[in-house]
Amino acid sequence: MDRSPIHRVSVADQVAGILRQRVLDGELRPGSALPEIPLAASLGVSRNTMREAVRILSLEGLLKRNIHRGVTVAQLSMRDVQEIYDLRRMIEVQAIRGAKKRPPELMQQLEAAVDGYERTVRSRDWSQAVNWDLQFHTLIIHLRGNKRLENFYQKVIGELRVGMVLVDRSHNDPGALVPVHRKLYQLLSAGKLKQCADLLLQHLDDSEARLGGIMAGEIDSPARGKTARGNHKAADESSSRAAAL
Amino acid sequence: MDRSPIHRVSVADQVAGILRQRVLDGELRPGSALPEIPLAASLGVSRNTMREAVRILSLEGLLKRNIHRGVTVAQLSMRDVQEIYDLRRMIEVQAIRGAKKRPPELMQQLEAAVDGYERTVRSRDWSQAVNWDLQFHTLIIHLRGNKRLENFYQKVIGELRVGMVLVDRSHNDPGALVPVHRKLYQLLSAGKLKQCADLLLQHLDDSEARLGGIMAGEIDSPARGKTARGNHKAADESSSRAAAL
DNA sequence: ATTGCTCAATTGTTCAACACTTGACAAGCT
DNA sequence: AGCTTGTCAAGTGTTGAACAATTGAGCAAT
Repeated sequence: MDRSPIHRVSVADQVAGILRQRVLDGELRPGSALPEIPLAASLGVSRNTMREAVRILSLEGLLKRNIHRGVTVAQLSMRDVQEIYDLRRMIEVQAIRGAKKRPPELMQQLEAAVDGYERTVRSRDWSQAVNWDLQFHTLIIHLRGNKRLENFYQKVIGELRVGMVLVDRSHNDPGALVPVHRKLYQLLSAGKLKQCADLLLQHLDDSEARLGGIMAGEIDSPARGKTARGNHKAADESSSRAAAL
Repeated sequence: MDRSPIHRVSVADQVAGILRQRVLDGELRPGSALPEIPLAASLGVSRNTMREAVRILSLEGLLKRNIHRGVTVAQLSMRDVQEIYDLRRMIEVQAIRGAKKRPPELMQQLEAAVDGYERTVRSRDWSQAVNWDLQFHTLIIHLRGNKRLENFYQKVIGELRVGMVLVDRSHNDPGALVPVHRKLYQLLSAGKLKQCADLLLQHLDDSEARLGGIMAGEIDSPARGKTARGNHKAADESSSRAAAL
């Protein structure tokens, strides 16, 4: 089934990867339960293997484990969002400020991320646009060249993404952020680190404020014109996962 | 020392805690193997539970998992040390710089950490001195009030500690660092954040340089022969675990 | 010396069983 | 009714045993 170079990956890790994808894609909504027996059966693995996979994701912060009560997809509180943006400000801004060396290859990827972001926004592919958005910010972290920091950042971004699955794209305007990204790239490329860091800080504050507002309003009000509020089973359409982070 | 209201902790977590303690205490040396069957037997738990515990620690970075080859205690390279100190600089200095609010209770604990450090150094209890040292730095992180950051920092410090188990106390002079800690506390307490941050930066550079030197010199230690396994000579000379980090 | 093989040891994975919690529902009480 | 108590099903926590897959090392053959 798997055509990797060498299969040297344990099944548990693969299962964790599948679940991670589902959670990040919003297929599994925050708060929804993951019963291990049916899940294991549906993926064709044993219960122990599923438990290992769940353990991985819960340590990553994507799932929350309640002893004897099962696991659920993590749910972010407003406080969590604040914490995460506090971290993003600290990590990203520091990465910019310390970017005395800017490897050409990395800068190329950054530009590609900006282009990709603009392209997908234009074609209204919001889901992919979010990916490019996050890719841009992730590449900024790479400037520091610290693998542990990159892992941590990925984890934090993952948490943020899980919590934001419920955001409806009609609430915000990802397109407005394209110029910001491009400006960030230009400033960085020109070595104007201070200005770049300042703009980034502002950008993050802006994002946090917007998301905070959305969360406060979205608490339990589909007040907007939800076409048909009828049976919303799981894993519905992709209309509800595109916020600019 | 953690007597929670109710013991509601899974066995796997407890086992992970025991192993973590052993690794951090240097009872299990970097590079040493942890065969799961004997380990599980020695702690009186099943193999599956032991696997869960090992999974936890390997995700924390304390153990390294080689597929089909077992797990070993993580071993730090020089590059790893550089990464870790890069992170410490970034995290600790930022915590100081942003410490506009300094809760009295926290400052009290910081002072206690300095005092404890001095006291244990005086009584040549090097192992405990390292604990106070790390406690001091950990409390600095608390200034930021970000739980995710605290967890990450703990993890990083844990890694550092594992790698430094082999350092012999004769190589350095923990006592010399007492005044530095006290000065840091005083500057912080007086709100002289900039000076405090600068001193901290210098302190960390100093620590890294010293540890780097030790590692470089310690590399060609008498390479012991093959694996005389089945016999864990645990908890041997405690003289080899006291470096000021 | 190199190659190929066997073989023991260890890990990866599965399965089945049991103990323990939890939540819900029904029975019994004031 | 309102409340407690008992029972029960469902799900998780843990165990123990089994088998498959992989590795490393010793040994035979070239």
